[in-house]
Amino acid sequence: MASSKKRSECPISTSLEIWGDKWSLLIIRDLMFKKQCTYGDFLKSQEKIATNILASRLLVLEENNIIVKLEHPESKAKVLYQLTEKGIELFPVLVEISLWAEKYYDIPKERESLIAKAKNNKAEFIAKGIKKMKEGL
Amino acid sequence: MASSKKRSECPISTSLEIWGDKWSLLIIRDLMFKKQCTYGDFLKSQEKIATNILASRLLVLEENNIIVKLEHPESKAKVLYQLTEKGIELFPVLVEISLWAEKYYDIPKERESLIAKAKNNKAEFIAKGIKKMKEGL
DNA sequence: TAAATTTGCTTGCATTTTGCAAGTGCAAAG
DNA sequence: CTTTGCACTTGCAAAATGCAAGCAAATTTA
Repeated sequence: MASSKKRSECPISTSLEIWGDKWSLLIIRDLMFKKQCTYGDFLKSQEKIATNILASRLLVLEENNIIVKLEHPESKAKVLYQLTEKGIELFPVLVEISLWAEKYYDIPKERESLIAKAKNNKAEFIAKGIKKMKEGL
Repeated sequence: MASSKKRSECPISTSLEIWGDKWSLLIIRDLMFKKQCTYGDFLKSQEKIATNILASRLLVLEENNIIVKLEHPESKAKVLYQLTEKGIELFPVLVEISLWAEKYYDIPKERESLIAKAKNNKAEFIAKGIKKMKEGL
């Protein structure tokens, strides 16, 4: 369950060892779009992550200080997951991935305007996005 | 061996289905640093990818037009792998990953000056990097 | 207040992917 | 014409994934 020794000191390798799989960045994506999510919210996402995988990924992200668990204001039965600053700082990575995908694949119409904004002034789009997310901390 | 149906239309999900694993971006990283690599070159990388995994990842990257195989000018026994334009366009993603990692982890000294350049003027660093790589196409 | 439901997981198990070691076939060098 | 190098492939054990069911605590409903 604990992370084993690093493959190398390469920053890309280090990063991939934490969130380099098919699911982690989707969890982070959900948190960027929705700010706060319950366990059930993640399960509702289109990609249909299996519940045990979700639990294991949330644990790894939490262990690596990318997300935190907060108590839900309305109910003790619910849990809120939120990005930390370290998680928020992954925003530029997700933006670049989106822009790459937009060049080579079809993008859902609902996402187009956002991508257009990001393309139009990338630096500002990223700075504003991060700023807004950090206000919620 | 062929890719199954997409989980969703989300550009991030689409991207992760191609190269969202612990190895693919390291292959792409090697090609960005070294422009061209033989099969053996990849195996020599610090992270020690298993040879069967390497073969399977190279195939997926090739099928998705991110890399191409070229014949080696000196020998038919060797193969050269090279990034396509689509692969080169992943450079911004790798830069952002590196910059994120640099904020939260120790970076090898040899990589520091490059990261410093990227931080200093990100847009220019990326543009120049892409331009240079595209000259080799 | 007892029963039913919701929520956040855990467990068991079959399938798939990974990792390691050894092997294979073709090309080139000795 | 035999040995070495290179690009993979194969076999198998171990780990990760995916699916369905289960479960305890909290909350809602009756």
